[in-house]
Amino acid sequence: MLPPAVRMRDGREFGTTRRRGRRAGTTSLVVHLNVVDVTDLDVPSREVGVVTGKSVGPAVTRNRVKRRLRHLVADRLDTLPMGTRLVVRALPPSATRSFDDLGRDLDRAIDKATRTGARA
RNA sequence: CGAGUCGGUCGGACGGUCGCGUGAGGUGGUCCGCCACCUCCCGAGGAAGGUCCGGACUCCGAAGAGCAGGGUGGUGGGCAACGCCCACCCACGGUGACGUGCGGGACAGUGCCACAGAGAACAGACCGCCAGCGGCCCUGGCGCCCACGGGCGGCAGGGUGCGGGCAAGGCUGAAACGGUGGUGUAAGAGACCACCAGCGCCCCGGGUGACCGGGACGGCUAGGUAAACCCCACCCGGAGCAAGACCAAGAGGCCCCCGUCACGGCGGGGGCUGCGCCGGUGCCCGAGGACUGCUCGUCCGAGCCGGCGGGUAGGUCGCCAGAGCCCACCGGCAACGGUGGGCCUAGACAGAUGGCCGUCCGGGGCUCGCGCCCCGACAGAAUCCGGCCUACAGACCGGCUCGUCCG
RNA sequence: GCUCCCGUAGCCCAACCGGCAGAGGCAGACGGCUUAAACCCGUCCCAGUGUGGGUUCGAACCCCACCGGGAGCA
Repeated sequence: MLPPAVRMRDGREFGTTRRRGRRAGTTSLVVHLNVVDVTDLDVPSREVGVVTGKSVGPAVTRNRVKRRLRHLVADRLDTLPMGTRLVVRALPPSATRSFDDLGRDLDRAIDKATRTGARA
């Protein structure tokens, strides 16, 4: 699971990341990636949040998807630069995706968001 | 053995590895609020679900009275309480075990009962049945008269008319004011009689009671609907953990204390309250408000109403040991209660309880087989309990009933 | 946590207090008008009232339980 320090727990942080961040997605999920200037922060940090809406399914399904996504993001934390603000939003097809498929989707989405961000 | 019925239990197991949450202990750091790391304990359900009831708890005024409103509805018991549970009664269904039932009251009153039908709620009279009366018509036979064409009289039958008697039979309908047989009569009718069904009332016996069994008498018959209004009995104050309590901050307002002063103020401290602007209205003749709809009664009372704008991520507690769970014995048909012993069992707040792998278990598919592959029901705590209802792969245990065969 | 509303034809929506099992419009099909079409006119087609059960002689309507959709309050 995600260690407590990198959990995004502030509603406003979710809002700014989803508004300002680079967006990229697959059929099963969408990521919003925003890298803030490290010098603006008291302590260099990364924050990650996961959003699983009601369209994904009932509570059991939502929880399973959310837990899988948090595990997947935790494994990739080291590849993200300091100052990263990442929101992963699950879409309905994620309910039937396997763990490995979700991992590939996440990699592709993060990769796309990073490349468009670098170009801009 | 087959078919069925009722009740109960479980609802994947074990291990490895990487993680997360609460708590305990330890080490280190610290701005003393806490943070990081290590070890250990514990970490979703029988429905956690729907939110249909009942409570605990908290605040609202101490939790008032009457009305209104809502709920429940056989009897007795259980329970903190209930619309829940148990036992029994009654009705219906089933060969049976058993199941189902909002199961009080229709002589307190009101409403409704379409269509059809003669008639639908103090019954009614269409067809029909019956005798009587009056005239006319038709038919039959009898008597008399005759000019032989017929005419008159009275009788019987039929038709028609009038005022009556009757309600058996017919038809309609979900339902038509008892059923069958007989006596009786002009025809008939509970008008009367026997039996049956049903109603009321009384007596005896049984039961705490709903009610059951038996007997006597009466009047001869009473429609249905209250999940229509209603009546009766009993119960219900409202809101809900975003309840609510404490701590910190808070522009402005009010009050108190101290200092100073040119007596207008200014500065500091403390307490209560809690955003600003505009308009209307009220302030000893009282606006408005509380007791949650109304009235009474009681109380508060200097603000109240409308519009516009602004603000709305603080922390801690509440927050988990409880009408708790398990075992034994005793009482009780049972629900349940009592006594003794043992156990500690989630408390998050962008919200932990997980990801991956292996072995086994169960199910399915392929295969002669070894084996291989796939799948693991319904579903995720949010203040906490007791129920109800709904969803659910499969496995296990027990009671009972019916049928067949064997002994 | 709590409160309320809705569900009728492919779509929008009636049915008054329970009474022939259901009105109308759009859409669709056919015919007429037209050179052809639109408009217009006529005819037809389309429902068993979200699901299951109950009360009643009789239910879209009343009662109960579910299913689905929506709104509001703290």
